[in-house]
Amino acid sequence: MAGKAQYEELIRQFSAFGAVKREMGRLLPADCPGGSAAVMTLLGRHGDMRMSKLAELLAVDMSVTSRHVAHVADRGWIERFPDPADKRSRILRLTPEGHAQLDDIAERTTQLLAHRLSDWSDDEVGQLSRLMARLRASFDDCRAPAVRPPALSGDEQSTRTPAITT
Amino acid sequence: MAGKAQYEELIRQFSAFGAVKREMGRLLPADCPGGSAAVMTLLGRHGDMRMSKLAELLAVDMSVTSRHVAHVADRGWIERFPDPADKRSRILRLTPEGHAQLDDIAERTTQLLAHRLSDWSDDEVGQLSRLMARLRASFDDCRAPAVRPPALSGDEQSTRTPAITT
DNA sequence: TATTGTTATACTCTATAACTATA
DNA sequence: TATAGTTATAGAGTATAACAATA
Repeated sequence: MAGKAQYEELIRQFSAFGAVKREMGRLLPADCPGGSAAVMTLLGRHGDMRMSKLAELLAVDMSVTSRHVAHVADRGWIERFPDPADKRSRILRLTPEGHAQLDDIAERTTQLLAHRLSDWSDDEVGQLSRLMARLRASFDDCRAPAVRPPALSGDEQSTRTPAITT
Repeated sequence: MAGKAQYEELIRQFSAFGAVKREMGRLLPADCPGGSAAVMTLLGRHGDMRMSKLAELLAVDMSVTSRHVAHVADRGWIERFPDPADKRSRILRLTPEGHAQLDDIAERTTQLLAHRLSDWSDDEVGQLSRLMARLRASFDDCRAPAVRPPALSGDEQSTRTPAITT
C-alpha cells in the first residue's frame, strides 16, 4: 500500500506517457496507423485467431477491432476466412505482405528505442517491462469492483457492446 | 543497451497501457475529460503560468492546449487574464471552483489506484513512477536525433505549429 | 519579421447502439 | 434467445495550417 502522494505522482507519469506514445506513432509507415500495427503485432505473436480473441488481447470493444482489422485487410496484410467450426466467426491470418510490414514496423520501433534508451541497462528495460505488465494485470484482475462490487458471479469481461435489455 | 526482444516486449507493454489509461479516464467527472483534468493538475502543481508554458508541460501543440484551456475556462475552473509584461500572452490561474474540481479528481483517481494496486508495495509503486519519469526524460532529451541529426543548434523544441516558410 | 494565442480542418482511436447471420 | 461480427454515429485527442494581435 502506497501513499496518496505516490499515487498522484504515478498518475502524473501516466499522463505524460502520452508524449512517448505519440512519438512512437510518428515513425509508423504511412497507411499503417497504430491500430493496424497493434493488430499485426498480436497476430504475429499469438498466431491465427478469431476477432473476439483479438479484441480481448487488444483490450478494446469488438467494434473497434472490426474497424482496425478491416483497414489491415483492405491493404492485403491479413486474410479473413470463415471458421469451419462456427460460420459466424472469421479466422485472421497474416499474409506474406503482412509479415513484411510487421518486420518493417518492428525494425523501426526497436531502432527508435535503441536510440532513446541507449543509456538504459538491460535490467532497467526489463524492470519497466515487468512493472507495466503487472500494472495491466492489476487492472484486468478486478474488472469492475471499484465501480460495482463483485456482484453475483458469472460472465463479466465481454469486449462486447452492452446489448439491449428490452 | 538491451536486446531487440526486450524492446519488442516493452513496446507491447506500451500498447497495452492504453487500457489502463482508458479505465482511469472513465471515472472522471462528466464535463471534465482527460485534457481538462491534465490542465488543472498542472496548474495546481506548478502554479499560474502562460499558455506556452502549459503547452510545454503537456507536451502537445499549443493549438491543442488552447482548446483544452478554453473548455476549462468555459466551466469557470480557471481564469485567463492578460500578462502585464506581454499583451499577447495570457496568464492562467485556477479559480476556487477549479481547486474544488481538482480535489475531486485527485480523490477519485488515487482511490482507484489504491484499489487496483492494493497488493503493490510502496517501493514497487515508486519504481514504476521513477522508471516512467526516466522514460519520458529519455524521449525529451534527444528531441529529433533519430529523425534528423542534431543539425546546427539553436531553437528546437517549439510546441508550435511549423509556420509557413514563404 | 517573429512570436503568442486562436480557430478551422482533418485524422485516429474509442464506445454505444442497432443490425445480420448464424448458434 | 444468445452470440460473432459489422456498421453508423458521436466524442475525445491530436496535428497542420492560416490568421489576428503584439513584439
